[in-house]
Amino acid sequence: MKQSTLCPRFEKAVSLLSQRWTALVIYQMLDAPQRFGAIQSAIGVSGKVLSDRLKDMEQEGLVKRDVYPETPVIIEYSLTDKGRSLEPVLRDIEQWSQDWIPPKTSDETDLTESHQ
Amino acid sequence: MKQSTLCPRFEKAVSLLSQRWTALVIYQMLDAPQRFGAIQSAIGVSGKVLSDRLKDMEQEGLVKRDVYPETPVIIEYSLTDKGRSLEPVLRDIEQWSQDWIPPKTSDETDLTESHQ
DNA sequence: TATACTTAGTTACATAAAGTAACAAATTAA
DNA sequence: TTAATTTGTTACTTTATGTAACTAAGTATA
Repeated sequence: MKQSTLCPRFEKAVSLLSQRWTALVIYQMLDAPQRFGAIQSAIGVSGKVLSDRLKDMEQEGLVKRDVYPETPVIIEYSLTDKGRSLEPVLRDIEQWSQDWIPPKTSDETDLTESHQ
Repeated sequence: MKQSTLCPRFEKAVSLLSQRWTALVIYQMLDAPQRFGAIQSAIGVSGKVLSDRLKDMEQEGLVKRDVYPETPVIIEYSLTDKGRSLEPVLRDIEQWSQDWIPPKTSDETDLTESHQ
């Protein structure tokens, strides 16, 4: 069990986007370049995994890492053109979530909110 | 480390799509309803994980499971409206992969193909 | 000078998810 | 009776992710 008949480029794209946190990191950087700590607290990812993910994404050419030797040093992550070109995908997902995901998931039993 | 400032509906959508195999299973069913074995061999997923995924996706209302008591029995999986509504997302990813993923990944050194 | 604080991570360890291979139940075919 | 097919399941291994403590470099504070 290892063959597929799918287009390898499509498979690759899907595997990038289905890495946990990758989509959220890109989404976060759509607004502006971000520092490590900002990304971490915005999306709630651990330092270890964020560190791994940023390295992967740099490797894949989605993200650029800039060092500003201010004092203290500032390290800023931003999207490359390739990374930014995923914006439509993220916006589609955002729109879909508004259209199809109910405001509260059914296992949160907060009766002060109406359910779909 | 567990808070995020993101919209929970968007987070939910991203978590669905970043489950490994989910996007490929949906993509596969865009063409037509499919049987278990067909999905398995089309995308190269193990029986165990496909079984888990289809249950998850049924639970999430993305996929419908129909039993046709022919002999032998036929079990067919198809997309619900909610599942099908992800088509634009998948098509965007497909398009993006054609625009931005090179034909061969750089670690496959097949020199009979030209590289980007 | 010693202590504490901040940023950008890393390390060691624990838990969860995914992969592999063998197996099972139901039915049909040889 | 034996084998084959379909739709899974079970037991076990490997990989990915999460948690918490720690580090290094620089700055500020007492």
